[in-house]
Parts: sequence; C-alpha cells; structure tokens
Amino acid sequence: MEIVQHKFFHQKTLDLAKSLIGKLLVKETDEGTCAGWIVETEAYIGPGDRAAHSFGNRRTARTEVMFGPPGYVYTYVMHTHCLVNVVSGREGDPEAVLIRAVEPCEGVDLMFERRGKGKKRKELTSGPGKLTKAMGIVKEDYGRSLSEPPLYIAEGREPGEVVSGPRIGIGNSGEARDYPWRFFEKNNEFVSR
DNA sequence: TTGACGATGACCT
DNA sequence: GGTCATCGTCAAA
Repeated sequence: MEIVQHKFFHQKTLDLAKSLIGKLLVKETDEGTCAGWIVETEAYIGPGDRAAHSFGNRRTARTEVMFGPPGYVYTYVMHTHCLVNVVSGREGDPEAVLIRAVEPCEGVDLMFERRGKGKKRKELTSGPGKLTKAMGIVKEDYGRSLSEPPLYIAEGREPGEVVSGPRIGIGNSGEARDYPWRFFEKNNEFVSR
C-alpha cells in the first residue's frame, strides 16, 4: 500500500475533496487491516460555512485540529456514531473534508464481523457512521497524521465519473445548505442515499 | 453543573 | 416517512 505524498493535502479544500475520490482509506488495528476506496466526500469550509463546526472561525477544543496544518484526522462523535474528516486548508484555516462513504477493498471479513454477519456487502460502508464502525475508526484517532500508520490515505484507483451536489443532513444552515460541496463517484452503489 | 442539541443509523409502519 | 437511541460538546448559569 503506497501512502500518498504529504503535498497531496496541500490543495484547495474543494479540490482535495474531489481528489480524494478513488483514494484508499486504510486503518490498521490489532485485529487486522481494513481498506476502502473513497467514493463520497463533503467539504466544510469554516469561515463562511454555517454548516461547519468551525463556522466563523469558532475555535474550541473540538475544532482545534482544523486550525492546524492539513493532512490530520478530525473525528466527531454524533449520537452513537463516529464520523471521520481529513483536515484541509493552510494552518490557521479551519477547513476539512468529511468522508461519507467508501467501497470495501481489503479486510472485508473483519468489516462483516464489526458490522454484523447478516449484513449485505453494500450495507458495510455506505454511510459516514457505517464506514467508521466497519473499519474500526474511533474518536481516539482524533489528531493523528494521515501520512503514516495506523490510519492513512493511500494511492487507490482511477475513479469513474465524479459529480457534485448539495450536502446531506445539514438542515437549517442558511445558504450554505445549497452549496454543491458534496462529491461522489457516479453510479457507485456504496454512495449513501 | 446542567441542559439543549446534532455532518446518523436501525428499525418500525 | 417517522421515531428514537444516547452521549460528547458547548455555552450559560
């Protein structure tokens, strides 16, 4: 598995969100290694994005990592689930890319064990909360570098056609709700919704 | 301290 | 399509 060059993270957040499609998200644990091709992402650009946790440069213990340099992990706990983001933007710019869905590549048996044997393959990683559970990504991964094990981004495959659209689940966020900042691989069955 | 509130998913009808 | 589980984070008291 070839880890991406660190400079890969040094591009505009919207470009990074699109570039991540087709890359591999890899997590190594004591139980084994899981990897999946990224098929769906969303960009969150703090300063002017009402839907982002870092809207208006709001800086708290939780959003702190987004103010640092790109290429680090921002995990967020939602109800009983955990969501994973890639920190983007220059140091001082609180931007991030949410990974919403991946297609299983390696460690599929382990994913079934974590998600439940009875599940369909398609149900394994077709959502932001599902993929973290399938791959064993936890809130303790907050702040890790994505350029080294146990959690990293690796070169993957050439994606099919990548299209964009409005983001999901951000309800009452003013104009930001309609920004086409969600990117996904067209006709891929692992894309959520 | 406390209370309100989700970038969701699973299960119900 | 609707409900609810259930918990960290944040801001106010």
